[in-house]
Amino acid sequence: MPSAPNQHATAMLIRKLESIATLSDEQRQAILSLPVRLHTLAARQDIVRDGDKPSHCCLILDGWAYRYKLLGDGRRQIFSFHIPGDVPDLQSLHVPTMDHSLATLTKATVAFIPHESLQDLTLRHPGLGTLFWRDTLIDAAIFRAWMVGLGRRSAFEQVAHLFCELYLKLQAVGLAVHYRCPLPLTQIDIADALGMTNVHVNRVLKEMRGQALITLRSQTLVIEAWDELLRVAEFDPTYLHLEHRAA
Amino acid sequence: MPSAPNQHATAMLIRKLESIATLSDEQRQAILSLPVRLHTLAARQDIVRDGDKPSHCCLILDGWAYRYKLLGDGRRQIFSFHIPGDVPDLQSLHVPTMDHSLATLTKATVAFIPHESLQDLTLRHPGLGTLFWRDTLIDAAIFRAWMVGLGRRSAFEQVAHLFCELYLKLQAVGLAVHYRCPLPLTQIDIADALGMTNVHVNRVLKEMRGQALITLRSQTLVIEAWDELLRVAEFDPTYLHLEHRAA
DNA sequence: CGACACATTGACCAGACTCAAAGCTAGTGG
DNA sequence: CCACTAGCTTTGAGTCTGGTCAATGTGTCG
Repeated sequence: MPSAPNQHATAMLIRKLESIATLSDEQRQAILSLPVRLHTLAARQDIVRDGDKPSHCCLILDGWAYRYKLLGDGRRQIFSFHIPGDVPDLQSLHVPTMDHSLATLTKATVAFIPHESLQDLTLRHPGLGTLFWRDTLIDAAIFRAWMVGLGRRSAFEQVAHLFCELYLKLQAVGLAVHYRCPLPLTQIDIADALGMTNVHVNRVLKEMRGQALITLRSQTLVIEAWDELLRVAEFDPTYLHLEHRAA
Repeated sequence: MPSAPNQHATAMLIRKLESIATLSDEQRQAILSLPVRLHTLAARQDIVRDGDKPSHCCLILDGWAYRYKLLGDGRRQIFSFHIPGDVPDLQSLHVPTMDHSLATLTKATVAFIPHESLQDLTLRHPGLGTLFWRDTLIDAAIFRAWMVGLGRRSAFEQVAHLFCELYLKLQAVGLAVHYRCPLPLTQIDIADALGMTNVHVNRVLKEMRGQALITLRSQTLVIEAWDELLRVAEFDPTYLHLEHRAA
């Protein structure tokens, strides 16, 4: 029988899945019964590395994580930021070899779920299989949104777009309200996500503060002018495919 | 009973799936029985548009397609190029609203397969469901590879990387041999895929010819120095997750 | 044959990068 | 509890990759 920490962990997963779909009682029960192994990790620690062949997936319960790839000379590209409820390496369920790394951004609590259990779950509950698939498809949709930024947006537009996206993702799982949210990213992280240098990110942020669009202090982002931020980012939340929209 | 054109269409899908996994006879039979509707399309025609809610997926039988998104002022980001055997809008099966467009690049023959039939297929054959899921995960892996290029590679490295990728994808389904392959892209297409201008793409190509890395004439790419191209691109084919590797 | 889209080249420009030097700030250990 | 430190932020000065604008050449298709 699942223990209390198990229930806490899987309840977090349920909350996340309910941000992108509706679950039946039976499905909720099945998820609650998943076996998990809890771990507490320090900040900036690799969870899974480029080249690994993991045998379990990682559910984030507390803290942030990110996925990235390093080039030979140290250049880094960040692909995504992840918050509680996310399973950032869900793709490892069906693509055995990692082509990038997953690491914590902050101190974090994570739950490891064996591939075997997830595979079993999706076979017994095809609806959940579809839903996990859907989650990886939304992951891909976010990659495409970032590609538009990397390829075709100005630095200013791109930073604005990232802030809109992160705020909505946090809001969808109850981690943000009143245009205020945690943002435990350094300017170096933002730079490596958006294909810029930290120096340039700093200048863009200065400009955004100057235009009274945002406040960003001590790991907290406050969006001072949501509508205006949406406008300059040309932000359309469709790609997040959130069930309970809030934009 | 499926007609001959149906068999041709679904056989193309089988060849593609076998480039990323192994199929059982039963699975092959199930795919061969899929109902399809054939269409011939002119070059540069939208197949599905940003915002649509399609009720079928599109299997490419002949010709090339690409996915893209337009920004308000006409800036375009291309996300992917697709070749025969690909189902570029497979994600529409579980994410109803398109967040980008799909269009032909050349004159093309495509087969439309009802979502209903695909959903039914994946329920009856969970192994195929997993395989289609896997295909969308590889799609996402390719997005990540492009993100590294867009964010962190020089223009030269990026073009080299794209050519390596396209050659291997074509080779995997038997459409390229001897470092020679079709490449029906304009320099504008390449620019919009890699986040550059067509002028700069032209200069990069000139430089690549100068270094005797490639020849590119009349829609045909010849890679004159494969090893050297791999090296400058820092290309690692792992992310394509091909079953029968050929790098 | 003519038109139109694409490729190529040159001249000039700018957004973003590099390098460098100070300030901050949040942990750490004494 | 505070001083130290390492990493992060901020700013300035100068540079460069890649963009803009524009003209001309080339190829392909009706």
